[in-house]
Amino acid sequence: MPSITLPDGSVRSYDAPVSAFDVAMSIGERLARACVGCFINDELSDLSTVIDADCELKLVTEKTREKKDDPDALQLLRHSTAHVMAEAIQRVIPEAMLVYGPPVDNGFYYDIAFPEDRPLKDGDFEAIETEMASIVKEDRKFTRYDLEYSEGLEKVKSEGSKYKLDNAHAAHRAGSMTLSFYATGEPGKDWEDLCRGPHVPSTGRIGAFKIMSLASSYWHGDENSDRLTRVYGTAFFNKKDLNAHLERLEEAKKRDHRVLGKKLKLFHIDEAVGQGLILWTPNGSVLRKELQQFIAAELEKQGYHEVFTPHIGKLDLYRTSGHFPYYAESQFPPLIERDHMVQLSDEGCSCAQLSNHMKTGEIEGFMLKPMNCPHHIKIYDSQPHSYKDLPVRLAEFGTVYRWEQSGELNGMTRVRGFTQDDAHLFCTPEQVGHEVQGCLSLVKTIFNILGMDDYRVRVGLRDPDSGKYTGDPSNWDKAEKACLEAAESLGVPFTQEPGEAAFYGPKIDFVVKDVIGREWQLGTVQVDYNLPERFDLSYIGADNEKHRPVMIHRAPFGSMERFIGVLIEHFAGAFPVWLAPEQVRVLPISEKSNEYAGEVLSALHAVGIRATLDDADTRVQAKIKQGAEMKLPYMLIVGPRDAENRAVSVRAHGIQKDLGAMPLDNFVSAIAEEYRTKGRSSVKDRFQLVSV
RNA sequence: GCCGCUGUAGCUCAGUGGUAGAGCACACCCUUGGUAAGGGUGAGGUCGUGGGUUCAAGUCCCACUAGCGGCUCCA
Repeated sequence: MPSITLPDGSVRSYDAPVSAFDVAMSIGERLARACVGCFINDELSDLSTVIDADCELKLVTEKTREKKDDPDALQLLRHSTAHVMAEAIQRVIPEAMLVYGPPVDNGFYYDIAFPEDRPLKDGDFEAIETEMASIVKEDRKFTRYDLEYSEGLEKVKSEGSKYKLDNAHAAHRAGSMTLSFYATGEPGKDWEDLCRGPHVPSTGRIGAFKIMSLASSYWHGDENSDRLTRVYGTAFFNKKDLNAHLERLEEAKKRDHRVLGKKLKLFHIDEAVGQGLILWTPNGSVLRKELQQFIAAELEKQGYHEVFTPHIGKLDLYRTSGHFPYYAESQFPPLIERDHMVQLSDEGCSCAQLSNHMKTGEIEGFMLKPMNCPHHIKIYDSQPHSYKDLPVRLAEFGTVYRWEQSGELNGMTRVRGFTQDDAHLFCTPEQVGHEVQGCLSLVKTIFNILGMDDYRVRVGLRDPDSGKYTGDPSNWDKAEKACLEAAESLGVPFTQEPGEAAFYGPKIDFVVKDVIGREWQLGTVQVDYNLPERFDLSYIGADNEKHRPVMIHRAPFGSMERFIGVLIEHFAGAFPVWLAPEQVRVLPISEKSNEYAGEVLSALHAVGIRATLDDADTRVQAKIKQGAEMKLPYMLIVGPRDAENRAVSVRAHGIQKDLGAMPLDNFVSAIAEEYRTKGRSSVKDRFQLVSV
């Protein structure tokens, strides 16, 4: 006789075991029909689950009471759709072996092993979707049944899929004494799958679905294991929601920094130059220069000294730092001295021998620098330091080169040559906490100015079970404590992630999402006890003894390339005035107004505004459209009326209507102010007050 | 690096074995205009590269190269 507690605290008692659906029916038929699943004691379950003991029950309906999408309901729906898709795929390609098909953000996927002679092609989508539609139309019930483990295992074995057998073993290892199966319809008659569930009540609940794309994956995520085909799809309760989702994807595509980079002429990647190597066009260069000037000014305030170092360094430098040969895979191959090269070639040295010689140090050469630290360390070490000098803060917009895997390259966000807004701080152990805090506040300042508040902070700590870390455990304790305290003082949520530390020290990373939901690490602050050791760095303490300084690596933007890539998407290409490559465009209505337009342009140039003149022989409507497409902050329409009043008619980005006319001098001073204050005052504000 | 998809004019794309196309951008002409595309004419292509099949290849096959979506990786 179960007593069931509902979310509102009310308790319902039943004489006999009841299903969650029965409970819903006893509350109301309409509710029951809207239900797709339930939580029984906080565990997401089938609506058909029979309840025979006291519990808390929360029903899951298609939409929440506020008519919003219910994430739990969508998860049930999508997992169920994954089953329907798998059945449809096996109808089309019967030899397809299913592996694993979970719901994910925005949809679901199913990893499937296809026979080599019959891979899945995107041309198959239509046929599969047709099969899916018919399964949905049949409105078959998802029917669960549980078998005792050994019995279930026999059943899975008899089906002959090593993948499903593996899933069964995994379930057992996780402590499950039974195996659950779901039939899409009637067990023994209809299609079924080993599955933990839960599912929506029946296939008819799937209102709208679409197979999105094919990708590949590895079994167990192991690149040496079987290659699987991952079929991505999505599903919603109705067509309208699906269409809205597809439209959102289209919108996101328009914000993609690779698309906008081309349209707004911000950067170019050229096959002839090389993969992952960014060519900054004039527009993009303006953007980058503004950011660099901004950050350089902030650094000066914080007592940093700017330095410049070359793009290459001797191999031996990186042997000392430990970066070579341990990270040889992710570096550009070394440059070997000419005479050496000739000699080796005459000796008939093989590539493997050459590589060994370089590792052992028998051959000297240079490396494109994969990071700036060794160079900065050598600057620190070029003279003796007193504890009174510390901290020493060396900053450089340093360009580094890393051999990223070709498949990982992505627009500006994953490249092979990039410029870090790098700095290295050398300080006493006591100063670590304070310095880390200074770094974090700098990052926060920058993010605030740019209005980037949608990021997360990750504190990477040691994995207590791993021995890969170097350095004194007591120093680690201190550094981790300092990082956590610093993160706390930031006043934004952060996560602690054991095992995410670098081998030489803990770190704090800033992670932001791009328009399609991928996360990118931007700024980073890392505490390092290792390199000072390796390079035998020291300072003289108050006790007149040598002491080991601690190093802090920090790059608040991460790299100019990745940061600007993310920034393009953040602003959707509509940059604030201080960053906009073209801040103002002057649009004369006809040739008759060209002369006055020229005056306006000169007035803007005189105060350092990046302004251009569109004196093309087209109508002003066309000029406005073009300017709007370039997402210009301001367009000034000037015609005879404006010339007469020495005014400009203002159009601001994001405001459909024109703002009307404003005296030229007022506009000039207002936009100069908007530029200078990085948007804290704007033409738009001023416009309300002063107009003609 | 691996799997799949894609590569045609500056850009976005159509063209599936038989003379290379459209829109936008560009040039010239007409138009001199008041808030998201005025009209006309023209120029622009070794169809990513290299091989192969074929009487004939942008189209089919192979290799390479680059981009995209994932996987793996990211000091």
